[in-house]
Amino acid sequence: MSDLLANLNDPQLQAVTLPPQHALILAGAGSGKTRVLTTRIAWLISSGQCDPAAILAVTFTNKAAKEMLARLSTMLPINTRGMWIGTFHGLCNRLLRAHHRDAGLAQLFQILDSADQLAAIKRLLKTLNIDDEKFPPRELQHFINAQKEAGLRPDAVEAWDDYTRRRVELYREYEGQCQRESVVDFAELLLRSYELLERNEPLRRHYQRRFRHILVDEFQDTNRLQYRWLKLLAGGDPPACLFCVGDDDQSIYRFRGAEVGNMRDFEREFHVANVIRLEQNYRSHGNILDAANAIIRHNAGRLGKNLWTEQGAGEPIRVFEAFSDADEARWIVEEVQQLVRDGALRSDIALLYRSNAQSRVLEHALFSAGIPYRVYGGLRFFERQEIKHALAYLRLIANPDDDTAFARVVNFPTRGIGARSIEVLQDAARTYNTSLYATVPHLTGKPGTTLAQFVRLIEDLRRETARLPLPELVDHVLERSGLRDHYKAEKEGRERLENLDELIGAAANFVAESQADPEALAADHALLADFLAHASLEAGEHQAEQGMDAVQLMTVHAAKGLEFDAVFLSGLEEGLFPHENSILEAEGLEEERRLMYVAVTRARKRLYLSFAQSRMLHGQARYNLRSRFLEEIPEPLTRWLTPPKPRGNAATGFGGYYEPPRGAFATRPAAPAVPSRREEGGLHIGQLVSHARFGQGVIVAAEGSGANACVQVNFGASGIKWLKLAVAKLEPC
DNA sequence: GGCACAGTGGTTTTT
DNA sequence: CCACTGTGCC
Repeated sequence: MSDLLANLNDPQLQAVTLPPQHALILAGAGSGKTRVLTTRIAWLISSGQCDPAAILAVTFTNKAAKEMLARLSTMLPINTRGMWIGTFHGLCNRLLRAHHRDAGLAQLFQILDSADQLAAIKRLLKTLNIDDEKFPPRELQHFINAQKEAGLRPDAVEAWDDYTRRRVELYREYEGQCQRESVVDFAELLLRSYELLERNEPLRRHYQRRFRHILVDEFQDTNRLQYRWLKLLAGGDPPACLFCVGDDDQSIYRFRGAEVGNMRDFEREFHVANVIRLEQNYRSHGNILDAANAIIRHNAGRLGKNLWTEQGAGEPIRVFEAFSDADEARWIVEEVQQLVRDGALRSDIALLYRSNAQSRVLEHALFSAGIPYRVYGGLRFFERQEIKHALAYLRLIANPDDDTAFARVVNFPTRGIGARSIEVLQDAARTYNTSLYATVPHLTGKPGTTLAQFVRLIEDLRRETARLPLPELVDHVLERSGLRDHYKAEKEGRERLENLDELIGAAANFVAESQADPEALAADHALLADFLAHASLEAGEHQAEQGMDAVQLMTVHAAKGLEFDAVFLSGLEEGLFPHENSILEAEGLEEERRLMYVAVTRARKRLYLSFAQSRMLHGQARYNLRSRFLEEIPEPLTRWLTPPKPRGNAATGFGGYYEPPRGAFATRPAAPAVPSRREEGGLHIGQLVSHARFGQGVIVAAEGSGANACVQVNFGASGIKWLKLAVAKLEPC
C-alpha cells in the first residue's frame, strides 16, 4: 500500500487519501489527474475503507474508462469486472438492461447512435408527410436532444410559438416511434435511467446504498442531465461521497451541452470543503506553461489555477508568420524534417489546427515531401457503411421491430424491393401502428411477396444462429444475407470485405473480454444484444494506419488529453482561431481561449505557433489578422522566426533568461515505512478516526512504536497532519 | 438501380 | 474550392 502512495506530490496525496467527504479536484493539464483518480480508488479498496462493489467511477470516453481499469488492475489484485467503471452512457445502458421492465423497455432494446437517430428522424418526417425544408432533420435532432438533456419530456417543454409547438409535437411522435421500435438514443439512455431511479424508490435506495463513492472524471464536461444523475445517485441517506476531478480551463465542449458551471454548482450545493488544486505539471517546459497561464488569465470567472514545473524554462516558443497557408505548410514540413533529422520520432510530433478543413494544405505538403502522416478524425470502424449494414441484420435478429435497421437493409443487397414498396409498407405500418417488420404479413400483392421473402430471411437467420457462438453467428449472417457476395462483386469492395471479416474478429474479442459463458447466452441472443450495444456505444478507434511512424494531424479538440514532444499550432488568425462564429459572444470567445490553452499545453518540449497573411477559404483568398491569442503570450517567452511586425523587438534569444515560478512547496518528507495493515490499538492505514479539533480524518501513514508512535492523518479541509499517538486523542470511528 | 448533374453550404464531436 | 445531397434521367 505504501507503494500506492509513493511518489505522489502533496496535493495528489491529499486528494487520494481524503476522508469520505465530497471533493473537487481541480486538475491542471498534465498534473496527474488520471493517476489521482485511479489511486484514489485503489486506496479506498486496499485500505479496507470500502468494497469494490461500492465504487462507481464514471468517465466520458471508453478510452478513459479502459485506461482506468487497466491501471487499476496493475495496482490491485482484484477482479475489476464487477466494478461499475465506465462511461455515463455505458453505465446507463448497464442499468437499463438490468431493469428493462421497470424502465419500460424491451429486454433486447437497441441503441441508436447519432447517425441512426438522424435516419430515424428523417423517416419519421417522411411518414408524417412533413416538409423537411421547414423542419430540418438535423435541427430537429438537436432540439430533441437539447430537451432530453434539460430533462424535459414533450409534456414539460414550454412552447411559446407555433414553430416550437410543432417541434414539440414531432418530439412526441419521435418518442412514440422509438418506443414502438424498442430503440433508445444516447440522450435517452441518460434520461431514461435518471427517470427510472427517480421514480422507482426501492431501486433508487438500492443503488444509493450500494455506491458509497462516486468518482467523476472530466467533470467540466458534464451536461445538466449528467449532473442531475450524479446528484440523484449520490443523494441517498447517508449520501455517497462525490469525488469530482476536472479542469474548468479545459472545458471545450459547451457547444454540445457541457456546463462548466457544474463545477461551481457542485462546490456550492454540496458544500464541498475539499477543493484541491493539482498545479504541478509533469509534462511541459516552463516557457510553455507560462504561455498557457498567461493566455488563460484573460478569462473571467475561473476557479483559478496556475501551472508550474520543476523542469526548466526550456526553449522559447517559436513563432512564424507565413505569406500564405501553403507557405505556412511548407515551413512546417521543413521544421518537421529538421526535427526528424535531429532524431525526433515522427509520432512525437503533432500538427494541430482549429478546424478540419485546415488539414488539407498540411497533408498536401507532407505528401509532397514524402513524410508519413496520420490524420485523426475520419470514419471509425463501427460507423463504416458495410459494418452498419451487417449490424442492421444483426439488430433485426435481436429486435425485428427496429425499423431503422429494417429500412437500412430491406433492399441491401438489392432484392427488388423499391421505394414504392417501402412507401406502401410505411403507410400500412402507420395504419396498423406496428413496426415495418410486423406489418409485412398484412400486405398483399407483389410487394407483399417480396417483402415476405425478406422477413423469411430474417426469421431463418434467427433460427439458424440461435445456438451459434457470437463470431460464427456474425459470419453466418454475412454469408446468408448476401453482404459478402455483394462486396465480392464490387470493384472497390476489397477493403469492405476485410472490414466485414474484422467484424467477426471484433465479435470474438468482445466474447473474450466479456468473459461471459457464450453457450448460456447464445440461446436467446442476449450476448448478441450486448455486442450490438457495445458497437453503438463504442464506435471504435479512429481508424489507425498502424505500423509506420507517422506525424500526427488532428484538431485541437481531438488532441485533448494527448501530449507530444513537439507541437505545431497553425492558423493562428482572427476568424479562424478564435473562430469567427465565436467572436461575438464573450462565452464563445472564452471557450476559444480555453481551446488555445488546451492546444498549448499539449507540447512537452517545443511549441511552434504560426499564422498566414492570406489563406484560401471557401475558394476565396482571405486576409486575416493574426490571432489575439498570440498577443496574449508575453513576448519574452517567444522567439520570432520571421520579423514580428507590429509588436516591436524580436526575441531575446534562447532559454536561460527566464526562471519558472516555483511553488512554495517543500519536498514532502520521505514516506515512512508503513507498518503492516493492522496496527496496534486497532488503528490501521485507511482507518477513519476523529480528532477534537481537526474533525474526521483518515490515517495515511504510521511510524515509530510505543511511546514514539506517530500517525499521519488526512483531515481533508483541515489538512494532513502528523500526530503523536501518546499525545493526540484519536477516536476510531 | 445507378449514374450524372446541379445545388448547397462549409467550427469543434463523444456517447 | 470541395464534399456532400438530392433530383432526374436512362
